[in-house]
Amino acid sequence: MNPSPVAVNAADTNGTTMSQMQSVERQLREMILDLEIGPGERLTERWIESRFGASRTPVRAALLRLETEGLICRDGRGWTVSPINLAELEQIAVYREAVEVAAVRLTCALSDRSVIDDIEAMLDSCDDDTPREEWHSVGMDFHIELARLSGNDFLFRAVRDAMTRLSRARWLEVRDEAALGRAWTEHHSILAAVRAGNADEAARLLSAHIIGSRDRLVTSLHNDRRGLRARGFAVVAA
Amino acid sequence: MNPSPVAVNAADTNGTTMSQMQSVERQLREMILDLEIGPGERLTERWIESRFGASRTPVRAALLRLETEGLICRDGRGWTVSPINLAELEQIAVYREAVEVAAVRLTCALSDRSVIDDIEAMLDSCDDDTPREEWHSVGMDFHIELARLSGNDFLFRAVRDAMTRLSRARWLEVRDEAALGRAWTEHHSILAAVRAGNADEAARLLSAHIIGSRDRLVTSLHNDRRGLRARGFAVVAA
DNA sequence: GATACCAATTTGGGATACCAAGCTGGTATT
DNA sequence: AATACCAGCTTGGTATCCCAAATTGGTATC
Repeated sequence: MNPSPVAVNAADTNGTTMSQMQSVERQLREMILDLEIGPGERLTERWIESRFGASRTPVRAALLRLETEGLICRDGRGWTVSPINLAELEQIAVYREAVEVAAVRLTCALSDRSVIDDIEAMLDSCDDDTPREEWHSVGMDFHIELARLSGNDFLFRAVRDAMTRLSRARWLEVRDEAALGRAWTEHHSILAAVRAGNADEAARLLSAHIIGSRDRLVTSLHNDRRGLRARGFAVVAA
Repeated sequence: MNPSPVAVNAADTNGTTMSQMQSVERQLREMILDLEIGPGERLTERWIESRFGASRTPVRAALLRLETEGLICRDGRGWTVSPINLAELEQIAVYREAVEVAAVRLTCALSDRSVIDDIEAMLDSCDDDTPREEWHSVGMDFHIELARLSGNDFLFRAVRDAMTRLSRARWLEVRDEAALGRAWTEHHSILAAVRAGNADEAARLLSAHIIGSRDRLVTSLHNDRRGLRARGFAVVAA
């Protein structure tokens, strides 16, 4: 499969070298998150092998990693891209609420609030000309970066992993332009409260934002689950 | 290494069969949690291979899993049993507080409280004759089972994983008999509040318990870190 | 005695060969 | 026509082999 005796180091878009293991993991994750491989589709190790030109060792490492991220799951003897699970989405929102609120309270207690400017700039980089995919990704990063400011690695990773699990479902919802704008406004409100050091207000707004987003997301996916299934996406009811 | 053409299924203490992958993972995790391999010790894949009579494929799968659990970490090109990290212990406590309080609030809202009896029975199975290791393990399981009752899988797994990360440090503290009894009392108080459906009280008690435990643990390990290092355990300062 | 350098060994990353279990398609029997 | 059954193929699990890089230990040089 790799006739050259010289090890081939895969390269990402920035040109930095990485091991095959990391390369396969990253590429496969991207395909799953971008819905190039639909929820519910079967995966075989051999297919991934030939698709990415790697042997089974890095492929299996990538599969094990992605399994712990919840993006794929064992299906008897094989592998399946995790279905969109409405019950899971509801539970994740509760989990997010717990960890994000804890994180934002820590962040409000910080003395140095200049770092908040970076997040605000990120939000403001979106305007009417910005493609929706960008709005989507910035909306995710807002939550992740806000959690990072807490300084607590466990809260940060919890938020990041939760957003990873949510991102496919949110991607399906990108059609709703009004929801994107609404989230943008709420993000700004939350940030204002954080900047003011008002932890209770920030917590209240963030909590309402997360639960509100969940309700809209679950309703939207519930109503559209026929259409999603027609596109070949496995959707598990709540 | 395995001369028989018949696949050898490893068996746990209950006699249930499992793959080599699961077997190696379980046995290695147990050795690490029981401090049979000390924090900071180097691990080589070849050593694990010969130690458990498995080949490298299941060994590498186990290592990847244990890495995501935080029990081992990459050390340049090799593997190391994660050191006891005081800063990490402090952060985990904050994380635990967030998720456990959220979980116990959900549990308080449950209509069926009979399941609480099972947890109470677990606590009461410890008496003066019970070995300290058992107290230690019951104390961990209390938090895990309480989180399970919430019905939220993400909160549950978060608590379980946090307790796994904490368990080696808590094990070092088992010497302190007073702390074990104190925890037992506090666990009972929390359970009483849950049984009464008093979410605010349960949350308050649980929060105080977690933070109090953290402070005692960190103080204890900080004072004893010389002794721990003398025993060959890597301890990273806060 | 300290240091720079080189060879041998070790080690993790990757590739491949093999196996058993399970699935698939077809066939034979009723 | 329906069903039981079997051969062959697919696939994940495991073992083993190879390689490049890094570590190590010793040696020669200053």
